[in-house]
Order: sequence, then C-alpha cells, then structure tokens
Amino acid sequence: MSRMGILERKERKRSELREQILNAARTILTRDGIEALTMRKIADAIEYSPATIYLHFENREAIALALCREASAVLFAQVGEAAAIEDPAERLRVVGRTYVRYGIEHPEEYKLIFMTDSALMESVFGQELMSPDDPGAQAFEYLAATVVEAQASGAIRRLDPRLVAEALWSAVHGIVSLALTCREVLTSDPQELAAVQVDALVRGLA
Amino acid sequence: MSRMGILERKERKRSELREQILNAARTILTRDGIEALTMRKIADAIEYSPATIYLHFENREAIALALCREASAVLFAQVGEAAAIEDPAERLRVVGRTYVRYGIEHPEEYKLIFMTDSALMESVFGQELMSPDDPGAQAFEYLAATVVEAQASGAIRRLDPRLVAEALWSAVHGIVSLALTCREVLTSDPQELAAVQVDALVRGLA
DNA sequence: GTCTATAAATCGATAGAC
DNA sequence: GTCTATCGATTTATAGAC
Repeated sequence: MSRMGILERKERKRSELREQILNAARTILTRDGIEALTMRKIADAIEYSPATIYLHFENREAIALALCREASAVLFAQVGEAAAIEDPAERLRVVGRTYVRYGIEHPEEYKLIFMTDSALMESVFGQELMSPDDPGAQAFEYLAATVVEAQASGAIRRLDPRLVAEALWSAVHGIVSLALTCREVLTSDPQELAAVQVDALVRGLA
Repeated sequence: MSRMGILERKERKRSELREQILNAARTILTRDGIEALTMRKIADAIEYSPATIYLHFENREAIALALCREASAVLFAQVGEAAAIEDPAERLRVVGRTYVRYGIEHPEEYKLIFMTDSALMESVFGQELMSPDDPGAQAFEYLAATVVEAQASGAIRRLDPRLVAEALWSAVHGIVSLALTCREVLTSDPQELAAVQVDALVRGLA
C-alpha cells in the first residue's frame, strides 16, 4: 500500500468527521435554531467530546458560518431556477414567490442568513461587503439584471435598477421576516401574500 | 400630617424608583440593544444593587415588556398622525414612510417590538394575539380600515382588506428589518426605498 | 428597603493526560 | 485523536443579614 494511499485514507476519515459535525449541527439548527447550537450538543450528537470539535473547526462561529454558506447556496439555487423564464417581469414574480417559499420552508436557515447580526452575513456577501464574486452579491446582481431586462422590455419604469431590486427584495423579506417572528399576527398565508405583493409591486413599478 | 399623606409620599417614592429603573433600562436599550440589558447594568446605572430591582419588577422580562409597550405606543402615535390626511391612498403612503422613519430612527426599539421572539410581541398585540383592545391590534385595524376607505374611493382593488394591509405592512417592515440587520448590503437610502416601494404598491393594487 | 453573598445554570474554550 | 477536567465568564434570581 502506497504512502499516498494511507494519507488519503486518513484525510478521508478526517473529513468524514468534519461532515458528521456539520450534519449534527445542521440538524440542531433546523430543529432548534442557531441559539441552541452549542458545542456540547453537537458533541453529544456525534458521540465525541466537545474538545474534538475544535480539531475540525476553529470555534462555534466557524460552524455557524459553514451552515450559513450552505443554506444560502440552497436559497440561491432555488431562486436561480427562475432563470428559465423568458419574460423578465414574470421572472421577477416567480423569484419573489420562490424566495418566500424558501423562507417559510427553512425558517431557521433563513433567520441564520438574514436575521442574525451581520457578522454572518459577511460570509454570504463577502467581507468587503458585496464583493463581486460572493454568492450573495451575485444573486443580487442577478436580480438587478432582471430588473434592467424588465425595464428594457418596457415592463418597468426606468428608475435606478439597484433601488428597484432592493425594493423588491425588502418587500419579500418583510413577508418572511414577519411570518417567522410573529406568525400569529400575520394571519394571511405567506404565499398568497407574496403573490399579491409582488404582482402589485411589479405592476406599480410600470 | 395625615396618614394618607405619608402613604402617598411612600408610594410616590416607590414609583420614582420604578421610573428610574425604566429610565436606565431605556438608555441601555437604545444604546446597546435588548441583549445588553442586564439587571446588573441597570443596577449600576441607578446605583442600587441588583436585588433591589426585583422589588419593582418581577424579572428582566417584565422590564423588557414595559419598554416594548412604551416604544410601540410611540410608533403608533407617530403613524396615527397621518389620520389627518383626507385622501386614503395618500394616507397609506404617508403611513408607510412614517413607519420606516420610526424604525430607522429607533433601531433598538424597533427590534424589540418586531424582531424579537414573539413572547414580547404579545405585550403589544395581546396574549390572545390580536385581541381587539390592544394597541397593536388597534393600529392594524386602523390600517385595514384605511385600506377599506381606499377601496371605497376606487384607489385600490377589492381584495381582502386584511390581506392588502398585511402586504403593505410586511413590505415596509422588510425595509426596516433589512436596513437594521444588514445596512451594508441594503445600499439605498431607506426613506427613498420606502417612497418607491409604497408608491408602487399602492399604484399596483389599483 | 437595601445590601452582600451566593446559588444554579449556562456557555466557549483549553490544558494536559493518555 | 480523543478524552477528562476545568477555567473563566456570564447570566438570572434568591436567601438572609442589617
């Protein structure tokens, strides 16, 4: 057996434990939220001691950051599926509804990405915030580009595309955010709300 | 000096300390946020021991609740000033801009009311959530009533008024919420955003 | 009413044995 | 690599002296 082979096996085993840690952390996150994610609980779940976790992650924040990147990748992938739609105005509407659906279906992940103090958001938008090659910034640019398309097609009035994109984003974020923190107060179905709100916004921006 | 007078003086002194506690708590809240509001810090600020505070408030939650009620009363009062505007559609626009301004100018209070887990929101909307005599529920009814007026005037299409009211509310909440948690990512001016968004919504709901 | 002192429960992180 | 043991810091809340 080659020296390489042995090293590879060790490396494989090492990253397997890393994956176990992330799996356990993900389970805790989706069930109980980021506040409940403690090193002790992760350790219990993987049946190792807390100290072992520190061999794979620098600290608790690093784990949260990894989960945050994962979750935002899923969100952006789902929203990105709307790219197949030709009509840019219709694409905006579908993006809005898809975004809200993700938030409702993944409440704790959504809170982690967008409703936790901004240290974590940097992991999605880049440390130089909105640095062009980070996924969050790319997703936003994709939205802004769709707005530009919609303006070219005459569906939307010619305002600053970033302003329009932020108006759309913040509107759907508001639905998810309110639905997640005060579900009892926001009585309407979030999906229906999203449909009404985004339709009205797109029409009103014409 | 009457027996009553002595009791009144004692009661006055008692409620003075209660006010001092609330004042100190309010200062800490607006400066450092609800998470930084600890019994020890309040005690330091009023130059009493932590134990003394428990003679005036059952626990930390009771203080947060009092601050939350105060803050929401201010918000609803400011939003309520728009009642003077006759045109209901214009009133909706002004309410939206006023709401966003409050949130931007009182970030920690806003977070306390609407972005903290819902235990506190019950203090604004009633324990039987949305019970009709609580200020938050009244404020929402006022918004819904304005929507009905706007529908009667022909400015807004006849959808369920609660649905429309929630669409408007969640949109402006989204602006405030994003501005407070990721100011660096939401680059536009929140006020400008509010103007564009609410105008478009009201127009699109016609 | 007010204090001191402290209980009791967390937590993140690390030193050092094996 | 892994564990035990523990440090050190934080919090809310209370018991009991004065």
